[in-house]
Amino acid sequence: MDVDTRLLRYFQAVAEEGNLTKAAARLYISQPALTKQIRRLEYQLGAGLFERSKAGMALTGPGAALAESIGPVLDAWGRAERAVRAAEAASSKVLRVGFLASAANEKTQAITAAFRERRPDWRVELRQASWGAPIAALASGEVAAAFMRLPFPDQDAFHLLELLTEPRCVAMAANHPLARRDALVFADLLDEPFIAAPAATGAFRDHWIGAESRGGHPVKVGAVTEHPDDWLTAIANGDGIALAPASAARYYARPDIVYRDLDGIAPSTVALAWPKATQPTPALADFITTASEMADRRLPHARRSAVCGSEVI
Amino acid sequence: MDVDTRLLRYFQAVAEEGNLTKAAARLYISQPALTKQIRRLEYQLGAGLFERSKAGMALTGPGAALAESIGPVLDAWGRAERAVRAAEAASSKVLRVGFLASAANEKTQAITAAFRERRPDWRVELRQASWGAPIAALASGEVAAAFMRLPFPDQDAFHLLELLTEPRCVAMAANHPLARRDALVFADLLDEPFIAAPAATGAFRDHWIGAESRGGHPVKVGAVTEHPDDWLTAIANGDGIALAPASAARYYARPDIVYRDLDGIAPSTVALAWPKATQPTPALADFITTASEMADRRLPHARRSAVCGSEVI
DNA sequence: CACATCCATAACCGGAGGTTATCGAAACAG
DNA sequence: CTGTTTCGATAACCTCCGGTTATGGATGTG
Repeated sequence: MDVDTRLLRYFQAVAEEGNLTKAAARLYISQPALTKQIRRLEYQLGAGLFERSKAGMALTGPGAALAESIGPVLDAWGRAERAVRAAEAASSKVLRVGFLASAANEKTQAITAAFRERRPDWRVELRQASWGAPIAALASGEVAAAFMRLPFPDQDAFHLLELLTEPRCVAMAANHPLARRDALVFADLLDEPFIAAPAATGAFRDHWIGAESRGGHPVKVGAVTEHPDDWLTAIANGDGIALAPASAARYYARPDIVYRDLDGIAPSTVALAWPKATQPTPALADFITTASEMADRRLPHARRSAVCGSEVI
Repeated sequence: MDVDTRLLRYFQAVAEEGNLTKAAARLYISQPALTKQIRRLEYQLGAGLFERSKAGMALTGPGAALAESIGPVLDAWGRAERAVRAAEAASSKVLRVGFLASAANEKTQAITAAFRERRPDWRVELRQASWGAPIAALASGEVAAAFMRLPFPDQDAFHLLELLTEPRCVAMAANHPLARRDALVFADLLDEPFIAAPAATGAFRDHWIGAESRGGHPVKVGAVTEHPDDWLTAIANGDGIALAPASAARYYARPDIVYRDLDGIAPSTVALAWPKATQPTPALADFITTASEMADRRLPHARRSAVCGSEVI
């Protein structure tokens, strides 16, 4: 019998959530669609996979058997996909590098330039992505490596090379009351609504709402955004404020948004990430070496107070 | 990215055949459909998988990478499918046993009866299949075991328990000229057209056109059939003659078909087959034990001349 | 030069996979 | 006891995917 890996992912989601509705939400499809797919899978396999009840969906014997053996299938396909993409990149001499919207900056420039010098016959392709996407692109081998802000979900599955660390500041609408002050401490922001990343991004989202510095103080979420564009718009719109790396003040300067120095919050680190699952290709290895030569050895604390204020723009 | 295992099988077929048209034929789909699918796969993976030429399709670098890593994916899914089917069978206490059309007979009866006695709470489900299908059903775990005639394709992937061996005779239309003779030798049939199994059944097909006793003499194929019904119809219709196990004279007796003893051809063996890939379940193990207790120890050569003639019916 | 072979393209059709809207049954809060 | 919420199932609908047949264009081959 044939299956689509999509169907397997669907099943896995339902098995893990124990609940059709939640699983459907996680998969970004409607609940009826998922109902139909799961029933079809059951029909095709000739086995009841779930015990339906008001409480949700519980695995049956055959269901548990499938849940156990599904991992290897998806893993095998993941490896196959990465192998193809790596072979393709090698034969066309392209190194594809993803970057999380806000993680690219002067370092990226410098690294790619140095790599070009080392491998003149190769091309570097930079691919921007939304907050959540780079991990997917990394996992599927669509990009060989990615510039990421730490932490990010499923981080343990990747090798990390830390490149730079910079303080975080706060971004807000130009007409925000707090904008009148030159420097703030994080405690000032505890009750402000924040512009957040989607819940699916887990630790990444938490980091950028300052969860680790709130001491349990709940966060008000003013809006959820996927891309830098929406993010900037939401801030300018006054939907809420947001933490941002200091360099954002330069890279995302807008008249209706101001950036203010912030104390009482940990800095942000940019790292180059690449999958542990497969051996790096020679070209990627070169890129990593190049990157490690350009990495900061120590945090640039000295520049701290100068980078973030609006006067820098 | 998601794929259907069907697409992977398609790719595999093309890679092995090196030729779209042949691969399409082997997959029982039209050539344009296959063209479309392969192109789609290439598009989705963002890589050229084949080098097209007049001579056919040759694998590129990425194509070779995919070809290598596809096996594990299909294997993993095969294991998953078998695991589910086995769990389902266990929880509903059903032992599903396939049988190649002509391989069922008194032995089958006796074995299932004895098994029922050993496991009264279990049910045995017998599933008849066309010449080629039982292997597929076995491989996918749709049936836990199958009664087969040896040889059959991919036989090495299965454990075999030989149950009985019986001479082969010849079946032909009642009005066939050779039907007037009581006993024949295979050499008499060399120029007769034969009713054959599909080419895909490989060694099985060869065995039943007597390839091993022809000494290179080419075979005329009068018709190709999938099921016993078509087979009988084709014989009665005079499209050709066919080799048949002696017991066919009893199990497939019809007024318009006669069976004649045949010399100069090897006998046929019925065996119980089950996959090597997975550990037999306890119930299957019991079934195998039961079967081995009922297996013939020696060929029943003594009965040879009595079983085949039409007078037995 | 005619022909066979092999892949690509075009036009068409049914069904699979998704959507929104709605329902019925249980669990739960007041 | 009742109103509300939270499950999954069902219905009606639309789009596009995966197949079909028919045909074309390029390249070897007798």
